[in-house]
Amino acid sequence: MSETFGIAELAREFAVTTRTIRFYEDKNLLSPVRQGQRRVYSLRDRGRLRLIMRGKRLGFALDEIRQMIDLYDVDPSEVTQLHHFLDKIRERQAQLIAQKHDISETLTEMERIESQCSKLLNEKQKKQQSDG
Amino acid sequence: MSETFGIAELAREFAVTTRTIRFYEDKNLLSPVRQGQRRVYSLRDRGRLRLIMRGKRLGFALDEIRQMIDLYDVDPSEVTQLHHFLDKIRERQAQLIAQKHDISETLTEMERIESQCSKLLNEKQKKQQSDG
DNA sequence: GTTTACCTTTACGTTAACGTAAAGTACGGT
DNA sequence: ACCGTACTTTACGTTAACGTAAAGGTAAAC
Repeated sequence: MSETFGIAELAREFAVTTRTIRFYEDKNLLSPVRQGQRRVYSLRDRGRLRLIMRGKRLGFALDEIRQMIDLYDVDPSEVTQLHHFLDKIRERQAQLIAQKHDISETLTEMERIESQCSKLLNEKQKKQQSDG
Repeated sequence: MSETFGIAELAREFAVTTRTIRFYEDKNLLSPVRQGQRRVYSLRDRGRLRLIMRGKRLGFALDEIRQMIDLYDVDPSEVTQLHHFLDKIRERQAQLIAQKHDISETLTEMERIESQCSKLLNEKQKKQQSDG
């Protein structure tokens, strides 16, 4: 009796529309079971949707996201081109690490701006205090 | 005699088309000087383009990127709503930190896949060796 | 039995971020 | 005077990722 979900349920949980979830199915990112004509999502489907949303937050296209998710789902015992598979993984890893560096840079710069800015705010407040 | 750049020069350096650079000007992300009808880019313009590309790598929309770059260029002596400004910065920071977490998660999972995969590759090669 | 809630498919519409083609300008070299 | 190169504007085309509207099925609730 493993847990299942309706489409609206998932839509609420991940703050997207049902249209979006159906669209992902169209793009072969999800493949829920049917009960009659209705879609029924398993825990595994829900997990995939979580991965999709994470990929989107990182700025990947749905195409790339599918490729990444597929990396998770490959059965290694059936992987004929292990080398090629590993290359793909390492490519993704390199990209993610580069992205992390970009973020660190940006954060450093923003902290500089922030401290400079909050310093000014402090001075302003002190002045108001002495004026009051 | 501070250094300047032509549009094709920048296009080559950042691996984009001139169309793209003009498009960014349309969207008020760049505002180069003109010599006659030609665009001339300063070091500062080039720096902005670098920031734009970084923003794109992080998956931000041009709209958001402009907002972020504008944070860099605000003259703090003229900032009337310092609080609101600080809020915006901190919002961005939070978003970037969340993104960093997403990346770390993904990297962890990929390392698991990678090690599992390269283990299999090792076994395969050992077998080939003993068979040879 | 009909209203309500939740689901379905089909199909055209929209926005962002450019691509691409057309037609013209400016300038150094031969 | 002509060529090639690098630039310009104008404008229509394209792709991804959905939005939105139309028209309908199904099952529990009243």
